[in-house]
Amino acid sequence: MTEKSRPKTRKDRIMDAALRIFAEKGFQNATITEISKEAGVSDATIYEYFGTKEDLLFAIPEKISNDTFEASAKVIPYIKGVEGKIRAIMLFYIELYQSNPDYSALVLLQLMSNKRFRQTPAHAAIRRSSHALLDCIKEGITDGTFKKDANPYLIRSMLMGTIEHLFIHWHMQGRPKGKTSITDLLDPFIEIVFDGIRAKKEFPGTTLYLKMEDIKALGNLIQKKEGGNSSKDKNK
Amino acid sequence: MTEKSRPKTRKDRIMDAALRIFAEKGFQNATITEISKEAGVSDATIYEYFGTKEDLLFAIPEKISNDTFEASAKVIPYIKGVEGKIRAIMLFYIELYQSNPDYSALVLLQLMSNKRFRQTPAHAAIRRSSHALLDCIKEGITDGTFKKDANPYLIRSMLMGTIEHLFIHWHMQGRPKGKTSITDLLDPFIEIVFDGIRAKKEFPGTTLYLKMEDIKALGNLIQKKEGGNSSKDKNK
DNA sequence: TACCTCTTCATAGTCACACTGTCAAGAATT
DNA sequence: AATTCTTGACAGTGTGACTATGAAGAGGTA
Repeated sequence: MTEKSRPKTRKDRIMDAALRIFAEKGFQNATITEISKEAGVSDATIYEYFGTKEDLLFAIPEKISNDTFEASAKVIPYIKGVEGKIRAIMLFYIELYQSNPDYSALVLLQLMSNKRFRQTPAHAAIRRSSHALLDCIKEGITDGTFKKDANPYLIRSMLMGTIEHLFIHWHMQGRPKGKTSITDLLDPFIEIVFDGIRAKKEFPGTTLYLKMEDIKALGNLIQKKEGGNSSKDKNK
Repeated sequence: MTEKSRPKTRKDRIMDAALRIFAEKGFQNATITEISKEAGVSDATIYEYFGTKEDLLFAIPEKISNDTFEASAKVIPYIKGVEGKIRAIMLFYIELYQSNPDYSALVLLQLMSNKRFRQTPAHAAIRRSSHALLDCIKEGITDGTFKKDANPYLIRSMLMGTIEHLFIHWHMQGRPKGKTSITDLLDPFIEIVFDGIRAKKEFPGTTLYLKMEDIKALGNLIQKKEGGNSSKDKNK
């Protein structure tokens, strides 16, 4: 994050080419020769950077997963109220999926079901995000925002499963009719979930309508504040 | 369905073996030789029944998908009220996933993301089920059970996405703690969704607590009634 | 310029596995 | 006994992941 837009190394070019080709044709139907041609290097060069074709596949989502997790981990503690936090995490997810459709298709369709992928650093980042969401939900149950008997695992699956299902379907068979983006559905979606699990029905949720722009602005603010300080303490 | 438990043909044995091995090692890591050994036939015999290794993979879910769709299509029209219908469809899904974990893992993790699979009869059956659910939701919006401004695609993704997410997670990393089955989560889950989209809040849903046993009993009842009649007219 | 060393890449392989062709052995039919 | 039909063993072929080798270029020392 410190060095912005450094020149693309050969390694970067290979990963960019691989992402494009894997997303288009699927891992199995893509050949190394194809990728090496697209990247402008030879087959053997790829094997200097990546041990196997699968290692190349696994390397692709690592940076973007880590960056997203770090960005969200930096901002979330500054948001008050679990509803706001949960909403912010969902916004990060959606933003990630919408602005990197190739990455998302790769991760959701080809990597999540791969046993070996589950032992890579990229998957660890994804797990941390998922765990952060679960923690927020549990916090909401503890602090009385949500019903005492709500099942946090179920809630998490509702939140993530729905978004993933929407994304996968839209990715594979086009979005239905007049809809423009998943973001448009977020408000009614979250409202249904929160309505169903809120302890006090009349409570509207103070930060419910936080938008991605707000979160980005918050991120910049935090960045600046830390730039002035010694860069290590940011615990709440 | 007429001939019950006919002796296993070689073709059946090959598909059984393939299901086991594909589910265990994944499509790519399974070899034809392995499957032929498990099925007690030679490699070439497999190619007498299936054009390619992928054709074999696609053939596996066909029967079970069709059977499930037909069973649900037969029962649903007899259930009054969209909430009961939707609940029944969800019960069929869950029943399908829980009693055929190998099939489900194969379909959810390896087939749904395959472009060519989307042109097979098995996928057509899956699409019909999904469409039937969507129709129920739309009916609920039209007849005033659900809010006028509810988005039927969102609701469908909530219903199916959540269940699939739960199943995939439990399949891959074990179910959390004291939970026994997805069925246990169905009541609170459906309650949250319906609570969030019902037009009249006090309306409890007459058939809300229908169980899988009830549906099976209903199926048998219909079976018998039809057995007495000419077997071709059952339009509502 | 001549000589050495080190990095980077292209060529020409090897190997595993999906898939095919051939033919013999057995079962069923006549 | 003669004939088709079905099945499987075996020996291929072709593709594509992966590797071993050596050439081309960059940098250093006389």
